[in-house]
Amino acid sequence: MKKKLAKILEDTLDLCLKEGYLRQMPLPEFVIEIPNNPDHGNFATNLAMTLAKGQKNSPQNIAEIIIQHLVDHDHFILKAEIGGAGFINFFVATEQWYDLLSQIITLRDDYGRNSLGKGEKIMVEFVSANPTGPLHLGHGRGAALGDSLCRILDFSGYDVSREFYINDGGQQINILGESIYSRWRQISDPSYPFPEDGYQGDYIHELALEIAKETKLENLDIHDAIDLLTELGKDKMLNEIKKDLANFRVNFDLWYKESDLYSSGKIDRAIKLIEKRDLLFEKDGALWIRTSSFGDDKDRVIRKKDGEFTYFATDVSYHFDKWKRGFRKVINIWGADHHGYVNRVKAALMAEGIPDGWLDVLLIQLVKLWQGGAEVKMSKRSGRYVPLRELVDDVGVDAVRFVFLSKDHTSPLDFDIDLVKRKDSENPVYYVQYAHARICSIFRKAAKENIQLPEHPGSILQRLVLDEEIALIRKMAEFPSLVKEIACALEPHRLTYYLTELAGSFHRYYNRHRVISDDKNLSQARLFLSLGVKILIKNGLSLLGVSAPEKM
RNA sequence: GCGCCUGUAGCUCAGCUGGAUAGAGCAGCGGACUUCUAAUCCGCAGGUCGGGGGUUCGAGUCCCUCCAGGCGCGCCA
Repeated sequence: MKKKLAKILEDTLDLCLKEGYLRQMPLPEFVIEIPNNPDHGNFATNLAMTLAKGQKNSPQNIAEIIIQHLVDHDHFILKAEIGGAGFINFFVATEQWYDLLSQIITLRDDYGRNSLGKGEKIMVEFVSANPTGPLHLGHGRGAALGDSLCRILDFSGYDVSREFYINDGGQQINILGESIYSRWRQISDPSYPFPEDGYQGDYIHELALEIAKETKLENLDIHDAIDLLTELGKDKMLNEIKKDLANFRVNFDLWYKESDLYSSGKIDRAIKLIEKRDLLFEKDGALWIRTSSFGDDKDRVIRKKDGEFTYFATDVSYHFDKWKRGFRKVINIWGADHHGYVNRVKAALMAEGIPDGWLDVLLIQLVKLWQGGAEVKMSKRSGRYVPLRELVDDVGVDAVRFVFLSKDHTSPLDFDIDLVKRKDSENPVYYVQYAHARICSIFRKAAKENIQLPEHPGSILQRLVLDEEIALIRKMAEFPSLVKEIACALEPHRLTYYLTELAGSFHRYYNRHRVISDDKNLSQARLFLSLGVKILIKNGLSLLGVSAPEKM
């Protein structure tokens, strides 16, 4: 609908310039927005204000001229008024709202779908947790954000890939093996030493017990035992992670192993390319990449004195591989503690000749945990943290996802376990889901009373005359442009607020008016209205990966 | 010391990328179920948008500066 209005305004400007109602000037940018205050119409534009300077005339006079010459062949606009500061407020003809509701009912699950992405290949890499321990809440926040983003990008016409990068090499993995080994030895000898930087969590002990049951460790010498435990532990941890994510409704298209980068020679290839571009140098026996030429604070080591590649080297070649695979855009979701790393990876990619802006890194801020009114300090070292699985088992996938997604990822999230564990109105997800369940209940009642709906609403909708009814349709009309904005800005949290508002409007309406009454046509009209809300809530929740229950 | 993020109602957070009188939920107080689901609704109260400058028709939003909190500044991964 915004588009229609934009067209009308453009045509009007053309006319005014051609006929000399306005002086010639470069056309300024203007916006069409949906005012908060219903008195200000369905749409408003700042057009007259932006023209004022160039026209050497007051916004009010210009607005007057525009309103008088509106090019509106379809009678889209019911009325146009001049607002306080020079805004032009438009009231849309009621028929337009009925048409929109009909459209929603025809399109169903596809209402709001758009072609912003034009089928471009885009990748979102997220979670990418080390297979050295179970997923915790921070991973959960990343999983919810990444997955929801993928759903929205897919809905917006992108060809989306979800990818999980497995850090299955390096020191941390060896420590995992050593930790398990030590716990296994401690079964028979409690005084056996535990590695200083070993993983403390109980799961290590459980892994040791499990593996000991399946495998004869006694026959192996210490090195072989640790090697074996490293392999088995890593695989088992990864399986746990996969299980947790599937349970959280997150499924990846590709699980990419760091170790494959070595075996496939991709690291060498990526480094050669940088060398060709003359951006490598040796110093102190190590190999460096000149990232400082591309906005990094300093140059970075890519191969250590001992001949081993750094983690940075594998990451650079991994991203180079993403580029080679033809993704037009890549989004990474990282914990905020990695922010120091962003610039150097971007710089290295530019050193590979990849354009600036190809990689977008979203940093998720910390999840702070509260329980019993006090902060629960988390640390990997002490093994004290709340596993994602525990929370999901307690309150369900829907509530956890919704809470994670209801805040902008740039702000730290305070997560009160007591609060979210309560399965009452405290939890905003129920508010939205309840609206959906309520509407389903209305339809059950309608079926019982044998009220049937024609396939297309047609003129029945003209029975919707209440302000609240039109306001509900207006709210539904916002959805498509909201989806686009979210896809551009990568901000799914806005959807949770939209859904809460929509549900709220419906709850209020429901409490004040009966959908089903003796008046058959009115009942049908209101059932169509409710159907529209139901479609919107279901579509919106599915973009968040949250279910829309028929009963609660 | 340098860099990134944050600071909005008692608490947790929105604020549509610069627009009109800054909004929700929770907590507090007072109301609404013989009705399609009360996990709901209605009303009251609650604010120097961290402080100070600047940019312009117009700033919670952009710039500068200061203050406070979080995170990061490895030839670790």
